[in-house]
Amino acid sequence: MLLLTIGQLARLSHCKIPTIRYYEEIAILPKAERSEGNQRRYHELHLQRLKFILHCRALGFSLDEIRQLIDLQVCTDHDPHEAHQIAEKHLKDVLLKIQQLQSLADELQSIVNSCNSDSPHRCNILSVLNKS
Amino acid sequence: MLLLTIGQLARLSHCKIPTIRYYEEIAILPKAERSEGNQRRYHELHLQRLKFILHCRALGFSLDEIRQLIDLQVCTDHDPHEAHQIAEKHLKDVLLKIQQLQSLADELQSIVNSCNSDSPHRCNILSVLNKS
DNA sequence: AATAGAACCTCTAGTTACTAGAGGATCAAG
DNA sequence: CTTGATCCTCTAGTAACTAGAGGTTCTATT
Repeated sequence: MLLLTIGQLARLSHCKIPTIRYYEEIAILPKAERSEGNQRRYHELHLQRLKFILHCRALGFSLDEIRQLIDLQVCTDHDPHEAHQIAEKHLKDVLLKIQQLQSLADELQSIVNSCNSDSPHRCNILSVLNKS
Repeated sequence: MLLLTIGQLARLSHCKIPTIRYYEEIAILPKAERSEGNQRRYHELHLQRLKFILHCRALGFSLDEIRQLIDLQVCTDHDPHEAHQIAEKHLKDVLLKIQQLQSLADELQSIVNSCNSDSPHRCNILSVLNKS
């Protein structure tokens, strides 16, 4: 079986080296074996796990949520739909965030517009922002 | 002229007390005067500035961007449209974020659906997440 | 076998925007 | 003059990393 150095793992996963070490430190990635000279050595399973983590991160899951999802993979004595619930709650959070950002964008747009429609020499964005 | 204690300022601005002290520490809020017993005393201008900050925060501006906006208020020897540019850039950022979150929500939705359409006893969210 | 340079190690501290808590001082009212 | 609310400073913690110092190991070439 082939072993990877941390640099190779980083290249294969597109994850930075300090981040890999950080994930090991917070125990979201299993500890690596060590070479005689104390350098980390990884195998396939680490790569898989790391890709899983990065994919979840890209989906906006927190490391804590990811930890829960991993627990569900490892232990089978869970409600089979617990992962489902986590994903659904996260989806709800995301949809809510989109709504908030949208109304925020609307307000920003009108602020920006308030300047365009004005004289070219005086920008009243600051005074608009000052109105609470 | 009436002076406010930090607690009164907090109530009027709906900002927590440690946050007010924090804003003073990072010099985004001018230093308060002090009572004989070394307690902070504020006036109207502080309240206005604090409301401005909170409004900008609610719009998603970073403290650094807010600092820039404040500089623009204080010094008049700036391009009059610098504030405009900051707001426009921020609007762009927000719109981009919305797009990203939307495609993320789409993927999450299909992940969640992949379970609903399945047998009620096996949830395959984890295996879906594992496919990078 | 020696050496050079790339890659690795640990540890500390910094980032953003706060929040929490300890331990002690001050203020206003009765 | 005492009580209790409010205030003070200081340290440390949160999330998810990132950067840098100072030193070691690995690998390839001579």
